[in-house]
Amino acid sequence: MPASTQDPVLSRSVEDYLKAIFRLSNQGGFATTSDIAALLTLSPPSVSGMVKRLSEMGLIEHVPYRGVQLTAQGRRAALRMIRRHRVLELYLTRNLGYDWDTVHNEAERLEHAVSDELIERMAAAMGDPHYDPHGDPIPTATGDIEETELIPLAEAQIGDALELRQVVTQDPARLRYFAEQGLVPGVRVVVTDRQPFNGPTTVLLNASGTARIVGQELAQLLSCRLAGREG
Amino acid sequence: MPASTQDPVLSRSVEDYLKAIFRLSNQGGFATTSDIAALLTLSPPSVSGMVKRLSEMGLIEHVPYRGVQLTAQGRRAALRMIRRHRVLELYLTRNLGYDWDTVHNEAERLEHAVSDELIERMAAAMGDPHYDPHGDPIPTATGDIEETELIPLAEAQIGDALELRQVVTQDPARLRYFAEQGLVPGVRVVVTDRQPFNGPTTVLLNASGTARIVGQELAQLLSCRLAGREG
DNA sequence: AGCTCATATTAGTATAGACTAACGTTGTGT
DNA sequence: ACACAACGTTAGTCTATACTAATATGAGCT
Repeated sequence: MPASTQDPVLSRSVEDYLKAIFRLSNQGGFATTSDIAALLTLSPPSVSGMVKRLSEMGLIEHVPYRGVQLTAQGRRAALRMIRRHRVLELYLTRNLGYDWDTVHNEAERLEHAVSDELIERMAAAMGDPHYDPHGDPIPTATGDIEETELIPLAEAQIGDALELRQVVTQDPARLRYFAEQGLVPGVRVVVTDRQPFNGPTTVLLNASGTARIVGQELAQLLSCRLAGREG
Repeated sequence: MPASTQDPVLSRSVEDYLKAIFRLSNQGGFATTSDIAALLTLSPPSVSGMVKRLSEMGLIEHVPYRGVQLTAQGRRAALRMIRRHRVLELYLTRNLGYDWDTVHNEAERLEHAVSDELIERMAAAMGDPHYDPHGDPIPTATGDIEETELIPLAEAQIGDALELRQVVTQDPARLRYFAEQGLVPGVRVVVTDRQPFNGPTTVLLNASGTARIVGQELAQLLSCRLAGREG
């Protein structure tokens, strides 16, 4: 890759905006000003200002009063940050004794400071892993990311055989609770019961054969791959 | 330690200024505006401006037209940065395959982003080491730093038995050369010759018994502990 | 269709930290 | 003792990024 193709160095703020926009417009839609503001805890006018700059830099497309979407260049930059974040989370967890509920903040700061070289060294030292501690896929160095069809446990049906893939929260208390319950990425379960009116879901852990009752709120946070459906 | 005693969070720039001032006023003197400017590659007026802010923050004492010195608080902050830098250099060298000539820049960026917790985890993982890859002493978490009487190889006398302790440069080319020559911290040598008029110094490596001829410029960069003097 | 409210944008301001140009200070050499 | 070079500081400006207050837009309800 010639040096002239190199993306410019971006500021911390810009990197954070791009990550936020990626998350918010993931399903192909627009990220709105107020959603970005809420995610980054900034005022909407601050976001409007930055949106203007990002769009002048060619990192996003802005449709006034509608929202923004990443350009190819913006998406590349966002995926680079996500790779950094997830590689860091995994490295800190595996090699420096961090728990999956405390590692997020550390990675959040480091992702802006590490060099690409360090990230690649860390990834190589771990055998180029594909998932972070929360089960989120790690984008490749070339900017590709795995997209899997996942369903929240809360929407699975009784009889479904599932592999738990992602835990979609950064809240330390919830993460600790999931860990205690053995509800971590990679675990296989079968849905044995669901109470009506957004009631709890009961699953059987394949490994131990023990049952877990998961309330509606938490069951929304557990993204699963459907491995088999009864009937 | 009560939370009220906690030092405030400092900006990247402030941290860099404090490190620079520490280095320049190490022997108890003043750091001058232009020395700071040269070290950080900034203009002297920028330094004057920051000096004002740092002194209002209580981090330095400023004597106009003389220079600045760190206060106890400023010194604490500077030593914290130096600890971070050196722990990072050693960790990256030992655990992620960095060479001692490339590790400086990476540590320079990371030192502003890592948490105290991460530094202590890294230090613990390495068995709380006392020296970085260049032989520089690592300050303790409580802000103490070892001060040893060292002499440059260029000032040693013929017959002196020396332990090479520090390599005082960050220049990758020089560092690589020293490594090739086996002139790294911990090595023991005896001075066997010195040519006049700032000529080269010849040393015998104790381990291998081989000789090395070191020019005046490089001999200035090798700080040694005097282990024995002949006669 | 029109009104209203949520949301977005513009206008104007603040702060940190950098710069250049202009002005002070100091110490050294004659 | 004084002049001047070298160094330090002040004055004024710029950029990135945030803010609040004021204004514009558009979508849904009647």
